[in-house]
Amino acid sequence: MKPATIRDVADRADVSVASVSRVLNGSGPVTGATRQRVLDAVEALQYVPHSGARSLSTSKTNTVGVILPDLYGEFFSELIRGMDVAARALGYHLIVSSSHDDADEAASAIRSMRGRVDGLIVLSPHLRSANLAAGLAERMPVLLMNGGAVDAARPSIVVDNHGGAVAAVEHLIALGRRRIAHIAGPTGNLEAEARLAGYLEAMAAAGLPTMVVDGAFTRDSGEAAAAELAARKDRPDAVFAANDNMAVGALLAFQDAGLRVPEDIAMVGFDDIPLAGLVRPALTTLKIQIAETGRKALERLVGLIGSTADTACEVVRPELVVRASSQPIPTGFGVAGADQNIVQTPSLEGEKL
Amino acid sequence: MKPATIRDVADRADVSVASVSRVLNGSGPVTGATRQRVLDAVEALQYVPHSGARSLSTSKTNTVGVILPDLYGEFFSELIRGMDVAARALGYHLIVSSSHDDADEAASAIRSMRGRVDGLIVLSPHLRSANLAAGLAERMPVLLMNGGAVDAARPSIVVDNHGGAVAAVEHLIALGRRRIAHIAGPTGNLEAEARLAGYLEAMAAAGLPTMVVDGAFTRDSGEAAAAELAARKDRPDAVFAANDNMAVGALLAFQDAGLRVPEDIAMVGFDDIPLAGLVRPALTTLKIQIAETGRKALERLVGLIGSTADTACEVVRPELVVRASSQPIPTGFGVAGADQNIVQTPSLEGEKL
DNA sequence: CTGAAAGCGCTTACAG
DNA sequence: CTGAAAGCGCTTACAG
Repeated sequence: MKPATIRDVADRADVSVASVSRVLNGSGPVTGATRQRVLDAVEALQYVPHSGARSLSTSKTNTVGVILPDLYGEFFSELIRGMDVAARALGYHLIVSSSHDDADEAASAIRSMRGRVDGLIVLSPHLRSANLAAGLAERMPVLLMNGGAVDAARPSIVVDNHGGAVAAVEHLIALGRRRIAHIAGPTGNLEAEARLAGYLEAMAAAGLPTMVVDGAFTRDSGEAAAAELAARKDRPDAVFAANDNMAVGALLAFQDAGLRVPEDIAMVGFDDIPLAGLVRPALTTLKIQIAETGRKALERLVGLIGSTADTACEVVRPELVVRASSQPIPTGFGVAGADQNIVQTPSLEGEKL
Repeated sequence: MKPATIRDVADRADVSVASVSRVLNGSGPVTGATRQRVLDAVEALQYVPHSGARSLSTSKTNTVGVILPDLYGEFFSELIRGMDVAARALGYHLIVSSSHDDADEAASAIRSMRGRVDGLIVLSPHLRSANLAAGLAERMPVLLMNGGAVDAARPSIVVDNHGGAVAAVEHLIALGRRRIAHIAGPTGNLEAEARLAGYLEAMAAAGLPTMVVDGAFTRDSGEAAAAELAARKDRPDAVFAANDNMAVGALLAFQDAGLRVPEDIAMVGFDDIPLAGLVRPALTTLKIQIAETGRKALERLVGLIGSTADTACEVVRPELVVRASSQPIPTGFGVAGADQNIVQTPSLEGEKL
C-alpha cells in the first residue's frame, strides 16, 4: 500500500541505507555485487525515491517557481513553454503560480515557495512585487522579468518597451498616418506604462496630437477601446495597441463596425503572439521572441542557482514586423473631422507584403 | 544569510519549536502571551516555514502534478489555466511536466513526481502511459485525461471524441457537402483515433466515400494537409479536422491557395480553442469547455486526495458550434471531378449566423 | 567497500 | 498550556 522507502530496499538487499543511496546516486564506491542486490530490491519493490526527502537533505529541489500575474494569455503560455523546454533539458521542474491580481497575493505566493523551489522567476508586473522579490533575493536566486525600469542592481530581463513603442509610432507616421491613437495597458503595469510613455514621446516629437484610451491587456478591453475610438468624430487613422491581444480585439471590432483595416485604420500591436500572424489582415507588431526569451530566462536562473555574480540586466529589443494591418494611407482618401498637422505624401508603398 | 528555521524562532521567542509550530498552524492550545512572542520573533527574523520539511512530516505537499504531452498549444494552455484557478482556490500548487514525446519519458516524469505531489493528472495521450499511471495509482491518486476509451475502473474524464466526430460529419452532410475529407491527428493518440473512427463511421453510415489525410495536431500539419487536399482532382468540398489547430492551419492555407471558405470548402474543427472564434471566417467546431474542464479535473483530483471511492469516468460531450466556416453549399455551384453519391438539396440555410 | 549516526526543518502524539 | 523526543525519507561525512 504505502510506497517503499529506502529502508525497505536496504532490508531486502541486506545492506545499509547508505549503500542503497550510493548506488542510486552513483556516489561513493560500491561492489558490483551489492550494486546488483540493491538494484534487484529496487526493482522488486518498485522503489522510487521520495524527492521531498531528498530535497530536505540536499537542500536542492531541482524545481524553479514562476510567479505569474493574473492574466494568462498567449504571451505567458509561450513564455512558459520556452521555460519548460529549458527546464526539462536541465533536469528541472517548473512550478507555476498565477492569478495574482494584487501585490499582496503575489507576496504570499512568493513566500509559499520557500522549501519548494531553488529559485524564482518573477513576472508579476506590480510595482511592489519587485520590492518583494528583492527582499527575498537575499535568500534565494530571483530573476526579475516584471518589466519596467532597467535595474542593474539585480539579475533581470526587461523588454525595451519604450523603444518598441517609439518604433511603432514612427512606423505609422512613415506610412502617412497622423491621427494615431494608443490603446493603453492597465495602469500600474510597468510594461504598459513604458509603452505609453514611448507613444507619447514619439507623438510629441512629431508634433502630433495624442489620443489615448484605456485598456487592460485583454481582448475584451481592446474591443471596447475600438468601439470608443470608432465613435469619435476625429476618428483615428491608425491605432497602436499596447499588446497584440488588445490589437486583435480592436481589429475585429473595427471590422465588425464596417471599417477597413488597414485602409481606414492601420493597426500595430506588441509582442508578436502566434495569433498575430493568424488574423486577417495579419497584424503588424513588435516582435519579442517569447518562447526564446523564456528559455533564456530559465537558463539564467539555473545559472544563478549554481553560482552567483550575475546581476546583469539583459534588454530584449523588440523588432518591428510589418504585416498587412499597417499599410500606407491610400492617396486621395479623405476623412472628415481630421486635424492633421502635416500633410505629407506617403513615402513607403507597402514595405513588405 | 541562510533563512531562519523554526529553531531560530523558538530560541528568539524563548519557547520550544513545538509551540512555534502550534501558533503557526493554529493547532493545539497556546497562551496569548506566547503566541505574541512567537509572532514577534517570526516578524523579526522574517521567518517563512520550509514547505519541503513540512511536507515530509505531514506527507502532504499541497501540490498536484500535471503530466502533459509534448505539444503545447492553446488547448493545453486553456486547460492549465482552468486547473490553476481551481488550484489556487483550494490552496494547491501546480507543477507541470510537459514535452513527453514518448511513453518512456512520460514514465520517468511520473516517477520523478513522487514526494513532490499529492496527486497526478495525466494528459499524455500515449497508450502505455495509461498503464503507467495505473501502476502508480496504487500509491497516489491519479486522474486520467489521456483520452481514449471509457474506463470505468479508475477516475477519469474523457471527451466523447467519437460522438463529436459523428456530429461534425452529420453537420457537413446536412449542409449538402458530400466529398468530406478528414485531417487526422497523430497515430497512437487516443483522442485522434476516436475522432477518426467517428468520421469513418459517420461517412460509412451515409454511404459516402472517405478521404483521410494524416496530420499531427499542429498548425503546420494542417497546412500541409490542406495543400495535399487542394491539389487532388477530387478536391473535397468540406474538411473536418481532428482539432482546431489543424483546422486553422488548413483554413489559412486554403485561402492562400485562392480557395474560398466556406463556399468552396467548408471547415469544421474540434476543441473550440479561443483562436477558433478569431479567424475569419470564424471556425465551426466541437466545443469543449476547456478551462472549465480543467477546473473540474483539478477539483476531482483534490477530492481523490482527500478521500477515495471515486472511480467514475466522466464524459465530456462536445457541442457543435456553427460559425461562418461551414455553410450550405451554394446552389448550382458545380465542381469538376466530383463523384457525389447523392444529390440532395441543402435543407438547412445557415443554421446560425 | 560498507555501516552507524547525525542532520535536513518541520509536526505530533505523549508526558507533564 | 508547554516541552522533549521521535519520526517523516533521504544524504553524507566519519569510522572502520
